Amino acid sequence: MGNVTVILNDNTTRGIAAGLPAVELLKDCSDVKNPVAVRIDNRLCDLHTAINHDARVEFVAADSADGLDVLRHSVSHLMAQAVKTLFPDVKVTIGPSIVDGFYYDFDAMEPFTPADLEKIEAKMHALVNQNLPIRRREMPRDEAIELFRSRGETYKVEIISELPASETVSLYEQGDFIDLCRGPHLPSTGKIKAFKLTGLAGAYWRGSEKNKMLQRIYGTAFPDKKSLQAHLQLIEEAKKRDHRKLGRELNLFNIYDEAGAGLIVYHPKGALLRRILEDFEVKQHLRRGYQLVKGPQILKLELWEKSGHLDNYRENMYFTEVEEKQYGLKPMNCLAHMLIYNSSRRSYKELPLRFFELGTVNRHEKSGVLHGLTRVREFTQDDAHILCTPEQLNQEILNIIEFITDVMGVFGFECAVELSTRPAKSIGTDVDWQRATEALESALKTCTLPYEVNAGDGAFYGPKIDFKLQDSLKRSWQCATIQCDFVLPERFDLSYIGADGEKHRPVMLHRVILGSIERFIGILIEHYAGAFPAWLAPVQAQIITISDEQQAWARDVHAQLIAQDIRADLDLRNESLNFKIREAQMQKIPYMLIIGNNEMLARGIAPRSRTGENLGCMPVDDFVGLLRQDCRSALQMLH
RNA sequence: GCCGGCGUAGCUCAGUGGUAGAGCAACUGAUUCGUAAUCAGUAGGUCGCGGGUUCAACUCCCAUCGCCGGCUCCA
Repeated sequence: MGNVTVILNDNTTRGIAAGLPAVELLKDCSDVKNPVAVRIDNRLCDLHTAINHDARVEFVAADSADGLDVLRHSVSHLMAQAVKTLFPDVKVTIGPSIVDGFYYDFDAMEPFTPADLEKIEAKMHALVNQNLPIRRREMPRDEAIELFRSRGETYKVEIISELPASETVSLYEQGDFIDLCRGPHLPSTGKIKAFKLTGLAGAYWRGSEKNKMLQRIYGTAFPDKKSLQAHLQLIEEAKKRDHRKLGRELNLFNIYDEAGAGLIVYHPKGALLRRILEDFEVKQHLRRGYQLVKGPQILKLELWEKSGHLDNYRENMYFTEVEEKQYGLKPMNCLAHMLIYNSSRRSYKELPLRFFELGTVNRHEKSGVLHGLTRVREFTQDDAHILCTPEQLNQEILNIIEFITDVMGVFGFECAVELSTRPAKSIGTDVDWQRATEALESALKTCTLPYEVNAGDGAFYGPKIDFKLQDSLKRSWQCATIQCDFVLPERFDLSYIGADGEKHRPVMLHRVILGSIERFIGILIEHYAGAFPAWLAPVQAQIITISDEQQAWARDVHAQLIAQDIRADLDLRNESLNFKIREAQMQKIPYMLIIGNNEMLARGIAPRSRTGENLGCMPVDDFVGLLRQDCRSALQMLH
């Protein structure tokens, strides 16, 4: 064999003998720490891959995105090996790396228990200590099928059988464990330094509820113990921000067994927070040319039939009967808006019409999906339907996108954008779907927002642009959405008279900004860890007296603040100053207004900010100015 | 809906078949305090609900409701 030339990470060039394993080049790449794989001409490969031709050879560090992927994938194999050793009858299926970790799905006669998890983890450590080499093998498809059939691994057989007959597949072998896998993997189990099994769950084979439920084990792995520890720490922090926990602690809301699952009961502070958010929304909508409307909670069945909900959304709806007439409890707000549009003859001069409703909807959600405020059976949408001419469509979509990014900016959220196309269960013609999808896509291109296409994920009546916001813990939530609809205007025979004196069909946009007020509040609680900015906080200032002497002045201050629309609470209890401060602090109230004899005599207050800063004695009006400025600055980008 | 786990005082949690416990909160009293918990006392539970096994069930079994972690679905 001759020589070949390679270019390494640092862009230097080497001449090597062809067939040399990449790992041999490592000594020339001291700048790469802890390599787990190698990229040969952009193909991710095992470290031992032989280099047979001129190539760019880059070593992949364990802490890079690709490196973590390889590492975690190898740990998922390690786990599968441990499981097969402990439970030989278990069948393996698939075990990929995922964001923050990995999982492996098993078909087990007996479900795993938390105690099994400890045993598996211990076995994994033992296998790491054995430092088993991980070897790649390739074989023809049919041979691989035979191999896995002989080992009783029917799921692997199923996967390979779907490949073309001519295909060669790769296997990875460590000790007596063999798995079908594309790779790459670490060179040996001893390279695994830090991992933890984190959870146990059921998961359907191939993600379909028609298939058998498998046992999934979740875990995570990192290049070293320190970063694993840091990650576990982060998860602990996230738990402290859990909106269900904070919701109770801050006395915002509760969910009562007696009332029903997935139904939110707002306590006074939660109801106030919600109203602040809703007032903000109404104001923003009125500024942007929307009109406030309101539809009923129940509408006759025939109307839901006409809209297509009965055929396409029935399993999510509740029904009731009144004087022998059937009614459907609304799961969406569009129907009443259709009626409002049709309430008079419309001229092109009126368009676009933008109907906005804080509409409370009820949807039957399967019991297993309910989750705090983020997945409920009754929620309120900041919903609007825009009816416009086809010519206005593009501009209207652009306006909405701007509206959404403005509002998200107020809360400090970044958004990722997805375009969702026609789903299997849907109504309308191909032409309409194409027009609608193109309208959304062209608007996205105009405003140069980066987006991904999510095929088949649209609403049953039209395609949509989804905005997934990212909270302070980098978790992604679906909130805002824009849906383009040619179908409902058709079904409800909406029309307007154009400049030509002829009847035309308007186009409709469905859209929400916050999405569900409930979900959005849940996200806000976690995003701010319960410490709401002053403009949102249900209690903006807690007045705290030091002793009984100052009660009269404290009441006076309270009255002054309330009169100026400041949300102030009064704490006159006979408790120590420290005690009262601690309590206000734990309630995460933005300002505490301390009143002792000094303040009383000076006819002032001494604000203490939530950050612990003592702002000193000042007149009440100075504080009002300071608080107003605080609120204004949070919202200034909208003015 | 499916898989697994869990339901004990308002909250956080002890309690492995033999008389239901702690801390915080609540209530009462004392204390009147200068920037993150003053002290003492009192009261509070048909152990989620319904069946069953047992001389005896918070504890074991079945069913049901709810919650938690996932899966499927989704604002």
